[in-house]
Amino acid sequence: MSIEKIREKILEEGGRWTSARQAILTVFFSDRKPLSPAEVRKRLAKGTADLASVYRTIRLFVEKGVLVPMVQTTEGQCYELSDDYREHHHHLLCGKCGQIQDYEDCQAGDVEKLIFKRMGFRVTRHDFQFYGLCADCL
Amino acid sequence: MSIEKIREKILEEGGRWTSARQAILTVFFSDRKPLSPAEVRKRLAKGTADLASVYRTIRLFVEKGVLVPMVQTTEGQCYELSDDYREHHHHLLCGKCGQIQDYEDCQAGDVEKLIFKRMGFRVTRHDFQFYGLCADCL
DNA sequence: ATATTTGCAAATTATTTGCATAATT
DNA sequence: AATTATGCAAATAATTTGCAAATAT
Repeated sequence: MSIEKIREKILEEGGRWTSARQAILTVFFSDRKPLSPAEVRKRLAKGTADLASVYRTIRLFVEKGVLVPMVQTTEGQCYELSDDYREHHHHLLCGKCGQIQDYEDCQAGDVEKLIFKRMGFRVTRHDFQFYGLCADCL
Repeated sequence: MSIEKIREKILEEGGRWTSARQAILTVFFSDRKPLSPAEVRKRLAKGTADLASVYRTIRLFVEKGVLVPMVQTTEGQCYELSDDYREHHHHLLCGKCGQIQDYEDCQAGDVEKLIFKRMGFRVTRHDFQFYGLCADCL
């Protein structure tokens, strides 16, 4: 379980492992899709954490490389687990039903080599969104 | 000049071509990078358009397919011209200096075919971000 | 002349911050 | 016991809306 790894990392760096942090992280591990702070809050049992704490906790996890900001044109800034804590993947966003699926096959390696050769830009991470219509909506 | 095309489209659909719309669109055509509403406003001569009108105008252009929302983790929601009005491209975001470059070579076609074959998802548009270090910052 | 768009102010919504209290080490 | 994190309320920022006045057709 990599929640344990994250806990250790936080502790090593002088942070504390609180029930709020545990609960918020658990939301991201169970509901594996991009979530906004408000959505995270909604998924927590009432009284678990104030919205301000959700914001602070998300910021902490982003700084620690646990979460990454993600786009979702419909509802503000969302976050999800970084590649260090789940399989690398891309997003398929259906323009009709709004559903977001993950797609785990990635051929970006060659493109990244090409980018370095042509532009001198060293890619360390990428983030692909594919928009269209899902199987159900086609 | 495709500003002219856009003007005609707006007029045909019963909209009006105002100096604010012309000015805002011109900003996107001159400064070809993702811009937030506030940044667009800053680039307009004072008195050209109220910030509320910038928001309304951007929304209109997004509905008409002229602009597309773009991510930029640093400063809120940004927009730029859609592929219909400029060359298709991807973004290279330097994590050190913050600069955003365009990269115009795209091999996504094959990947999109694969996505359809495997997932039944029909991709109509994609949006790729590459994060890393630019040539100057390496 | 008519319908649409704008500015301005006010209303919402999203996000951040200060500080006393509570919880973790 | 010392330090860090939390809740709550208040501050700030971002975005939207109503409506009368202005502008485009």
